[in-house]
Amino acid sequence: MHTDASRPVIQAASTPRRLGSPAMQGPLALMGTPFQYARNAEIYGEGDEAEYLYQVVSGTVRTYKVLEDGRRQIGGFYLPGDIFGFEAGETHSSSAEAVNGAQVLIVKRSAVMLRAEREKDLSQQLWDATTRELQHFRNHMLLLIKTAEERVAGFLLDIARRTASTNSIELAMSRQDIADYLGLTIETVSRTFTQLEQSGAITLATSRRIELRNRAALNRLNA
Amino acid sequence: MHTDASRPVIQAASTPRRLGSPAMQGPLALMGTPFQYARNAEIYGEGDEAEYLYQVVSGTVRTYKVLEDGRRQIGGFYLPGDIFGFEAGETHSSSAEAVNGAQVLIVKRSAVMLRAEREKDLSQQLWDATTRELQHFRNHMLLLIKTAEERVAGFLLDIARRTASTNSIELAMSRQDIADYLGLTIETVSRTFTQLEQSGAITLATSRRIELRNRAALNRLNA
DNA sequence: CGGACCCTAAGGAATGTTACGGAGGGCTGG
DNA sequence: CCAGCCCTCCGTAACATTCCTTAGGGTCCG
Repeated sequence: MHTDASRPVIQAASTPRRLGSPAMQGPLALMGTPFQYARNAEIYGEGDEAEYLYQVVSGTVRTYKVLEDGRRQIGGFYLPGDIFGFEAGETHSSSAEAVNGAQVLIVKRSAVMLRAEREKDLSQQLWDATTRELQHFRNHMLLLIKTAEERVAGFLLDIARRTASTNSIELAMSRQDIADYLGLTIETVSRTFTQLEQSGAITLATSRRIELRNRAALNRLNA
Repeated sequence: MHTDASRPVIQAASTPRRLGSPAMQGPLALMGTPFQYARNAEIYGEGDEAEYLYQVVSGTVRTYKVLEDGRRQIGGFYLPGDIFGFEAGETHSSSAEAVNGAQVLIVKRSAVMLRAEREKDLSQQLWDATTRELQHFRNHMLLLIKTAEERVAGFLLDIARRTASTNSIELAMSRQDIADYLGLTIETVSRTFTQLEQSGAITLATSRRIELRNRAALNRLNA
């Protein structure tokens, strides 16, 4: 049950680097300032003031909450184009980190909101992003009551869909990240990957590169 | 793992009854039409067109998703004042039912959105409601990785907080509902209740009425 | 009296825990 | 440049535990 607290400690990564030109599309494209975050660098922490909104330009970002004893639940992985950082109050209710090196567009929440009052389109896009996030959480919660095999299958299909890849997936995140996203341990994730490979559903080219061999079987598990 | 499909079938409840005066406060107060739903009556189903927004006036509402084999995950319980029915696309990604008899304010989504364009305050309230919902889901997901005891403690504290009650809780929902909300079985929920009672944390006046005897202990479990 | 709801107990299955070994990449000193 | 080392990440196996499954009986209320 416990994903225990002896998880390898992540040392402070280098400070984010401000970049030149905001070459990204999407609602925040023309407003934001691009920043570069190193692998495992914190973008914001739980309890920090929620002053900005964020959009991934390149790389992957994870948001998560932790319990006192170190158990961690990853809320989501954000890929290029995704917006994150929406909050109810004035502070962040979860933390965000770069999974690997990631470029992120940052823009003041107040500026976005102000502008959204006049630009109906921007307002609409923000609303859509927020409700999509809601939908993601609803699905994610459903995932958490499934069996280990179903969760892993669902995870792989979700990543495949979002990267619009063919049948080949490059995982940006570690087994520990996947485990904490799916509410499993790394051992169970490992076991399940090999299980899926033995049943012919996937092939593990390397530990991070996965080929979907039998989407029908995966979809069946995803139910 | 399987909360199996032999769950007692809920027979079609009586059709919702349209009521007289909209005597409710909140963002939707002046716009909505109040409807009365019988116990277990469906308010909307997964896949239905998402044409309306809803606000609970009295009673309790549950939203949920189901898997083919009958496993069900309850996303949330909505109490008087709470708004539900936010969706990303044009259809509902979950279902909603009245737990017991419930009075619900219903208002056309398009009407709300149109009006929100002009009324900054309404727009703000909708945004707050949505992001609060996001926050709820983040916490709920964290709950789903905890032990049975921790989940039940967290559930009780959440209900207690939201009903602003003293230390006495009246549960509107059945053990099956609680189990499906917490990702447990009814047996485990039962066992955990008795466990908490034996440890002196709570008292079960009746099976639906619970007294919190030791909030500190519950908070410790909630971590 | 029947049905819905709840509780308890015993056994089993899925998952977590603990332990260990190996592969790969980066760093350091030669 | 290379050897050696360390550190992180990943996989496997045996064991432990939690929670689920199955079964049965009790209570409340219409």
